[in-house]
Amino acid sequence: MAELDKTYHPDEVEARHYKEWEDSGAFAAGQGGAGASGNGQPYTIVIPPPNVTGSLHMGHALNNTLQDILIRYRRMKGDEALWQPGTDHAGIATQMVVERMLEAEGVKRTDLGRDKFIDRVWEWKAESGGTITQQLRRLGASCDWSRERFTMDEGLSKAVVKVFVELHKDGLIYRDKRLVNWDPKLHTAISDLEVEQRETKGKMWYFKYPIEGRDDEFITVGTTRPETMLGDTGVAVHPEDERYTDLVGKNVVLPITGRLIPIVADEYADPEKGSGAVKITPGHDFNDFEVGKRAGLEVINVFDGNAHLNENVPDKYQGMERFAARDAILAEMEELGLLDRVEDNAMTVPHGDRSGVVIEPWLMDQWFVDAKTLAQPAIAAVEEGRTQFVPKNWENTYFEWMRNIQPWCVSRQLWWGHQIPAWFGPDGEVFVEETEEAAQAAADAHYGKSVELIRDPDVLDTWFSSALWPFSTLGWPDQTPELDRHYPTDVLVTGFDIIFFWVARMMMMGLHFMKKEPFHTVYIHALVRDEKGQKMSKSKGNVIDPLDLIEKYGADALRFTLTAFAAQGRDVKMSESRVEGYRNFCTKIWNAARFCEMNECTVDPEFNPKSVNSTLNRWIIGKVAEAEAQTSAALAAYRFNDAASALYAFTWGTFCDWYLEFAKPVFAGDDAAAKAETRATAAWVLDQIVILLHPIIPFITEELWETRGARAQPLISTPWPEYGADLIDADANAEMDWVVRLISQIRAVRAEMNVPPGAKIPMLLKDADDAAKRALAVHKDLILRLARLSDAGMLDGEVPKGAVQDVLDETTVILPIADVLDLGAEQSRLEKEIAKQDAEITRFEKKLANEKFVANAPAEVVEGEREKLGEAQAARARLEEALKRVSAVA
RNA sequence: GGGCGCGUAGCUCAGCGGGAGAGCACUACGUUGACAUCGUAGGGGUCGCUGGUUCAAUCCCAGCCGCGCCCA
Repeated sequence: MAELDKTYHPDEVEARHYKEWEDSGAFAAGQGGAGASGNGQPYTIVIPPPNVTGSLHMGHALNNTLQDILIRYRRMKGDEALWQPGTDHAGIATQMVVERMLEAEGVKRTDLGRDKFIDRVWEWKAESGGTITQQLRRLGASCDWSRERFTMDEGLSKAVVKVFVELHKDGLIYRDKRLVNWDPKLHTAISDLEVEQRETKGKMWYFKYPIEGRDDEFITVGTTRPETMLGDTGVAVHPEDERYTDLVGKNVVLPITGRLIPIVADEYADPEKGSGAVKITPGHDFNDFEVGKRAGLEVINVFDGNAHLNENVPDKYQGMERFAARDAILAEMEELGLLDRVEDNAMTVPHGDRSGVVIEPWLMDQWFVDAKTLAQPAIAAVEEGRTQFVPKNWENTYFEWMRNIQPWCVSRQLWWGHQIPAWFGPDGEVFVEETEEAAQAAADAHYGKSVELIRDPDVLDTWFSSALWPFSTLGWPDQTPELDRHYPTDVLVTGFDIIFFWVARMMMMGLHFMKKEPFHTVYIHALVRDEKGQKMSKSKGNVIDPLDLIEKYGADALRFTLTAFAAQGRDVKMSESRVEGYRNFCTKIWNAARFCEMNECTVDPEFNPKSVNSTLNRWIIGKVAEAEAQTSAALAAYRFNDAASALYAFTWGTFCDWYLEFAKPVFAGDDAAAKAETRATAAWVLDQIVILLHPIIPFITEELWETRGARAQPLISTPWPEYGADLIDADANAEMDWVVRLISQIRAVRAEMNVPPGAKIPMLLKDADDAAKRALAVHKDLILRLARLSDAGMLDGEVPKGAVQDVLDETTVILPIADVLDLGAEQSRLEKEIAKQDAEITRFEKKLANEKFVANAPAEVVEGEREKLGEAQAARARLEEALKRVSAVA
């Protein structure tokens, strides 16, 4: 046993213990932990897989700390705890990273070709893809790394292909020509969820479109996107808008192009807005597309993949970039005298969440998942409570989105990802099969001869594969023992921003393929913001790096801070001063352990908490049981902050501040039996503190566990204690509570009356009842020391003149310090206390005088008020007597 | 526009029908050998505003004011 340093140094300790845990197999489900016997119930959490390109940010730190607390707790409880880790392949992000690397070498992706490019991505992954999993280790995450998965793994890829083919055969995946969100920078379609609507101050331009056959007559249309006018195929007005009734059915001559396009009636046109007439560009606007469909308008595509104008526009505009085209068209319209006016206009503009460029709605063939059908059982699962959100109000968000769900565009025009298992015949017929051979066979059968097939070059949305995560990571489509044992999983821990991306899609896929919800609970935690409540972002420069905090204060301090902040339904405002505060908490525990070490409080494996004799020791043992009950109740309810504060209050406020102080006079005394029992008890309690805190702060607790005694197993694998309610001793609680209150009161009075801290003064109790007499007798040493008294006893006879007096329950506490007492000050102090009691008495009396209160309130509440009134009156009477005695002298 | 949430001590936040709490900060005192990354004591709050329900409202309901987020 090495002697403990004066302060705790996290850096070396953390690295050492993490390595020991991981190397020993302590994280492995069914092998490590108290559940190693194999008798435990399975308890399973799948990690929300971070991007393989990612690095640990505060959100990850919170998310994974909470998961780790649950897993470590359940592991100690004896469950077969599996925390399934891994990363996702982050299609767009990863492709961008590798393209940037190539760019530095002066190479383009297309120069390399698809296969070589993908090789380079794998090379990159091998070198740099482990960043975040290493960082999770720094945090202390006890994931079963032996089971780490990656969405592009062979097994998971097999699952993806199978899911795609099956959904296609069921008609739940289909190819369709629809408007999609096109990212003109990344050259791929993206899903609705990957589009960010950004508030922008834009303009509304009003164009005058000449009416066919009517000289000098125009209809004025508003537009925020003049560059799309070359693709206009209609003008819409509201059917009940009388201003335009006679124009419906007529044509306008579209300026610049000279195309004739109809004026149609459609409720989409808002008579209140602008001129009430809108231009319709079905090829480049989601709403216009619907209008065009209703009115049978032509769809003209005027952009290419770069959002430059294409061959469908007049020559001089061809090849022009969209915003340059906007300026050019505005200039020409003005020249033509057809620009009516311009207004400022607040609007939301869709941007790609990865590229940051304006998204272009673009008509094209893509693969879609029939999300609406898949959503139905997923909605029912939550409605019927088979999966529950914590906090519950997030269910509304889930329902809202699921009930209005749109077809999910899953194809991406990228190279990095799961290539879609679809092959096209010469006439465009598509064959969707798990292998090329199967597709070829199907095609040959279809055509009656062997034809050449071309595979769809597109890949699937990354979220398509992560939707399968709760079962694909366990081996599906193979029927593995793990799948059998760990699916459905228990809880998904995630942030609300990911409800749509993850939770919803995992619910849909899990229910469809496994016929069971992937988890019974979805715990939604808060977002981590900076101390001003701003969302952390690189552009704002307010990002706090969790690894910096770990370096500076230790992983435990960061974890405890995040846990203490993780109240349900509120965001986490991260502040370094709080981390510092909880680092101090770690130091406090450390020093408590040093104190125990110095006083030979050695761990006794035979110690039985039920067999202790002294009130002091029975009291603290009961307090341990109370702390455990609070902690377990809090964790069962996912009230992480309650668990943290219960343990903080017990460790610092009860064990360190009181019990160890009480132990000092025992250790200094000469009662050998009491000394031995208190030593053993202190060691036992410290052990319990270390055990109970381990899920939240694993490193320092493991270190204290191992350095303080020879152990059967490391703390991570030590069973969580079950104390039994009989350890809580009401009599011991009452007695020690009295001692604590007596000492606190004496300290307060001393401070108020300016008794020098170093001065030892005598104390006498007047009118003490039997319990008080006994408590004073038993705990005299403790009281003398902590209240800094020279002596303590019972008063027979008269109260000495010039004494400070105070009231504790039935008893009057007397401090005879005539020589230093300022009688005037004592008088006014007592008067203040009497006034305080008077206020209380008035309140209780008023309440009890209210007949309706007495009649309607529960009996125990009324009785409680009566008792409180009695106590206040008794205290007041004693204070009054005390005041009289002082006044008689003064 | 629809939805969710928040306004409690200087700051960050718990509590959420029956005597206003914690941490930090602040003030005073303190080298009582675990700890100054500490100890003891203390000051500080019409619990956003206005109504309502109730014997009783910081807590429930309605409206208003301010702030945040999500979705259109």
